[in-house]
Amino acid sequence: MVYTSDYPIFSVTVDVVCLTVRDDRFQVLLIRRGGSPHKGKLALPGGFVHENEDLEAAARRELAEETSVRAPRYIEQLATYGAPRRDPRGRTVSVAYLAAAPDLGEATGGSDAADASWHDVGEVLARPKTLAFDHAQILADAVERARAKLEYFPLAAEFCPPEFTIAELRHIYELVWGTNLDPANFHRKVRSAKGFLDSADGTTARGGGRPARLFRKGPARELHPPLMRDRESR
Amino acid sequence: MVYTSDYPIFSVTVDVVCLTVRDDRFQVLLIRRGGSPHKGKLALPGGFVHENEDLEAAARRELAEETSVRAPRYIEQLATYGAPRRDPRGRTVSVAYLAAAPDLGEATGGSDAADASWHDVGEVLARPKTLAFDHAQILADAVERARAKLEYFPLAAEFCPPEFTIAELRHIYELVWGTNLDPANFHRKVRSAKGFLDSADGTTARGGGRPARLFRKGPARELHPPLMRDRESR
DNA sequence: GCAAAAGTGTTATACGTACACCCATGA
DNA sequence: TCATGGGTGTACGTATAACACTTTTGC
Repeated sequence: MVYTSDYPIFSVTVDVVCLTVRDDRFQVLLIRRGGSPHKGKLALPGGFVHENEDLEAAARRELAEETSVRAPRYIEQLATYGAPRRDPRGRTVSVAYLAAAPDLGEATGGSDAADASWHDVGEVLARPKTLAFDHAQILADAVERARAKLEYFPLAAEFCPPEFTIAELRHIYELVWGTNLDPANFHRKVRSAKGFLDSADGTTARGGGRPARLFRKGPARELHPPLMRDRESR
Repeated sequence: MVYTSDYPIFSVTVDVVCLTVRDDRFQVLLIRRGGSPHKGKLALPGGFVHENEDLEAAARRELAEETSVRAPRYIEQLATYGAPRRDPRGRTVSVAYLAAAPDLGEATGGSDAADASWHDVGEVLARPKTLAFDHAQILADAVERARAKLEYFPLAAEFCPPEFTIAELRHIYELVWGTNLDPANFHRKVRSAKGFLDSADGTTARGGGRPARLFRKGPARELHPPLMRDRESR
């Protein structure tokens, strides 16, 4: 590996924006930094990529090591952040991942005793200075990606338990988009999007009223027709 | 910069998928590799990121150095490729960019005498082994991104000269998507998408028939309503 | 005039929205 | 039987697709 010394040396890290819907709130998993720089600040879970380790594998490993989230249902590459001074310790390029998980209950730190916990996305975005490095920008990009992807990709089901009702799915959309949706029309839309939902047997009555049918995530990789956000209100 | 030696050392490169529509064909800008590895194979223009250089700046610089394309109209980050063995020389992570340019005529090599030329996208995708490294995968991802982005983002105008007719714009869609579109309905759709097109004065008659009005790219950052591909035919 | 391409009109159908209404349960 | 939420029906307005038709040029 002679040639690497002929070129600038980089460290490569991964950071994971792990989103969930918990307790009627759209939340993100953050750790409290124990070391310098930005000691004591909140940050996205993440860390250095190992030699011979794939980028996505590194993202999953770091998430598991630093938090109690062992296997998010969904993870995708978001973008790469490499501004020259983004890390005061040296030239570091970070590959950010977006993960979505169902409600996993209270978070605990991982094996390296990091302090991990869920935070309301809206509150963190409103106070970007509370996050270390450029993590507020990464979080903002991730949230926008998630909001957009709900429209044309069956991402909402990744926030739900394995079996869920259409009302629970609608709740995901409402919380992530910050809007209210007509239950009747939402019902028809998701059921007409081929492959979005598979019927599961049985019903459930969480919270009174007529029991709702249960569904599982279907095989579709995109939603036709898409469920569009209102553009008027933006 | 003591700490970088505590962690695996990476090289970081950028690769640029520069797409255009030229001579009634959807094409990509490739260089012929002059050195090892993959000597003589075709590859995406790209190279190592310099110290203190932003990633997008590096992409623009490498494109300009290796080809005659000095300033693509549009460039965006596509994705990052970092499989452990993607470069036999050592651990390298490549941040890929997607660029779109209007017809720039024949390509010539850049200052470092690389051999740059335009190639039909379909032909290159059909022979993925002709490309070095994992560049066939990067190209495939870029083409899919471009096709998808035509639907909801005013990307097609980036492939046109500063002033263009609606038929020329439609031709971009037809070549990139590989479909035929109804000229009448396309006309109304793009004109009704607020901010997609600004009227320019004057008309042109390239190729007989009634002269067409000229337009410039408008300020819109997204298309409402989107122009959707046919999902039936896929 | 004729061919060719630009651009407009027209109509049937599909789709989205709003909201009324019925259904199935627990209390 | 009432409250609650699940789920369906329906009507109306808007968007889309197909294609006929008019406009404006070159030859």
